[in-house]
Amino acid sequence: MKETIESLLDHALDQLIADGMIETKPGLQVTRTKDAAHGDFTCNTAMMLAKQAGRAPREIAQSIIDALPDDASVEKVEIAGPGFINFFITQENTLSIINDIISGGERFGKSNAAEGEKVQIEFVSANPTGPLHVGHGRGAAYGATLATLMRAVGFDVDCEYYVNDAGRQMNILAASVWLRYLEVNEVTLTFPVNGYKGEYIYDIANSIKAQHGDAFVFPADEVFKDIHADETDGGGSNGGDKEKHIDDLITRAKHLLGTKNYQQVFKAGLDSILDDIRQDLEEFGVPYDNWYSEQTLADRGLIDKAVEQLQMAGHIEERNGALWFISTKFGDEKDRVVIRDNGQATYFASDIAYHMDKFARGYQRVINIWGADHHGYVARVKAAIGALGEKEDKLDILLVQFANLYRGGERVQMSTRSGSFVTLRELREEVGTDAARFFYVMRKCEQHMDFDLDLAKSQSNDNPVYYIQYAHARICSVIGQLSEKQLKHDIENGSQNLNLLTERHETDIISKLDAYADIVHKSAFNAEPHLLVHYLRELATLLHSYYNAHQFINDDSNLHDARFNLIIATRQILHNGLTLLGVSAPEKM
RNA sequence: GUCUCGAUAGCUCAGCUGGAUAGAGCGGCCCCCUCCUAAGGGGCAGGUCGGGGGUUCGACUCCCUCUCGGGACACCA
Repeated sequence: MKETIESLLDHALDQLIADGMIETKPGLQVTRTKDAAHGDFTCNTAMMLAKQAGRAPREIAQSIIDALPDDASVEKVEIAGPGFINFFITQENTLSIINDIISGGERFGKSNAAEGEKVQIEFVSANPTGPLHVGHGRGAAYGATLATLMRAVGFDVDCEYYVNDAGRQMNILAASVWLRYLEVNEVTLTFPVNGYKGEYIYDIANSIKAQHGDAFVFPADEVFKDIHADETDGGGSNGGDKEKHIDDLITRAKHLLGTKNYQQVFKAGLDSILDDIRQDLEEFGVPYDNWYSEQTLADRGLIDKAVEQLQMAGHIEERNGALWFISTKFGDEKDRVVIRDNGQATYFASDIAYHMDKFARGYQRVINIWGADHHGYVARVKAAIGALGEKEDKLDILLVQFANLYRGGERVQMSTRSGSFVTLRELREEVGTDAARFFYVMRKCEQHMDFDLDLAKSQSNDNPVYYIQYAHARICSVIGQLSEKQLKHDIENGSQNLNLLTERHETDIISKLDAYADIVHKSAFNAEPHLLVHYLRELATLLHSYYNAHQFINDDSNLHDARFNLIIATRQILHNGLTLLGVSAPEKM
């Protein structure tokens, strides 16, 4: 309908140009009105033209209206306020949305607006050093919802998890597992400050013991001989360096265990945690198309290749024995090391290789969803993309702000290493997947979010997701009443009598239903799932209000059938919308 | 210090590329189940949209500036 009005206006403006009244057309802004007294759609073009035409806005508005072609769906057009042109749509045309929704079913609201553009969304990608915590949950929910929304408007979306299975953190994990394994085998030791301390490390250690017995056991004095002191050693401020301490332990582990056995421990840790993460995400309704291993980048020589490619393009310089990418040429604030003086590639180098490979795989658009703490990383990655000859705007980096957790009014501190955190799994088990998914996407992603655990965990009606689900269940219940009371609903007769839906509650719902497809489109293209959340909340409010004000089951069979058509359409939209959010639409509550 | 996100009702937040009297939820107060699920509905109270400039017919929205918060600024991963 909006398109129709835009095209009518476009014709009218062409006419005004032909008449010499104006010279250029401004961008058309046709919007849905907030107030029914202003009609169904409004346009501010006359006011925007006032200056160039040198005439009063209302006068221009009249000229535009005079030039508008006739259209059967437009009931009347009015000038209002300072010069708004308000369009009133015929009732027949407005009501057709109900039939459209019923016949469209689950497909209603979907489109092919994006024409199958190939997109990759990479999200979560947490280091596999421990279970996902509630902070990761936001990225997971947001990424999965965005993927679903984008698919709904015709993008060809792949979801990817980048597995950081190489590097120092993973070695720290391996060392942590090994040390816990020693403890499990009755070796007494002081666990390093910098090690991973979560309970799950013991689980992994125990499974290694079950499989390999004491094959990897060494006495404590052999393990800790000549190792740098840990931070807490020596007491007080005379402690050692916790970084050197853990690095020494890693070296010692590799030495004592030998490459093969060390790899076994390493792999046991990685596999166990990665399996856990996979399962966790799957249960959260967050499916991935691809799990991309960082290690394979090095194995396939892609890191060297990326550095080489930058070198050939003249973007690499050697300084103090290290290789630097001159990222300042591409808008970064300082240059970045890609190969350290010890010959090791930096994490950034593998990131460059990774992004190079993303484009090599044919994605027309790449979306990275990162935690806000990676903000400083955006400029350098974009610089690398530019240096490799790709268009920087093909890469969108969306920063998801942290969710601050509150429990009993107190801010909860999270740390993977100290082991004191709330896992995503715990959250899911306590509040349910529906509430968790919904909560996470309620706010736009760049907004800080206060996640009140007590509130989310409470099964009370404070949880907004129930409100929307309840609207859906209520409609289902009413429909269930039909068979219980031996009543019928004739859809065909209902659609003949939609003009009986004249109550304010009814017209409000109808115009809200009419806005659904727009909301889906906007949510997807702007990457703002919260728009859909708010929409569904508003629709549910209208439904509940309608329910309290009017009886759907009615003695007047024409009105009865028409009302059932309306609530069936409403149920369909609630169902479709909740599904896009990854939230269930229960028939009973 | 630089970059970045934010500041809207007591609290948590919407406000669509500037548009007509700024909206929800929670909390507070008052009403509504002999009636399709009260996990609901109706009403009242509550706002200098952080401060100050500017652009515009018109600013919560755009620009500048200041104040106050979150976060980021490694040859770490």
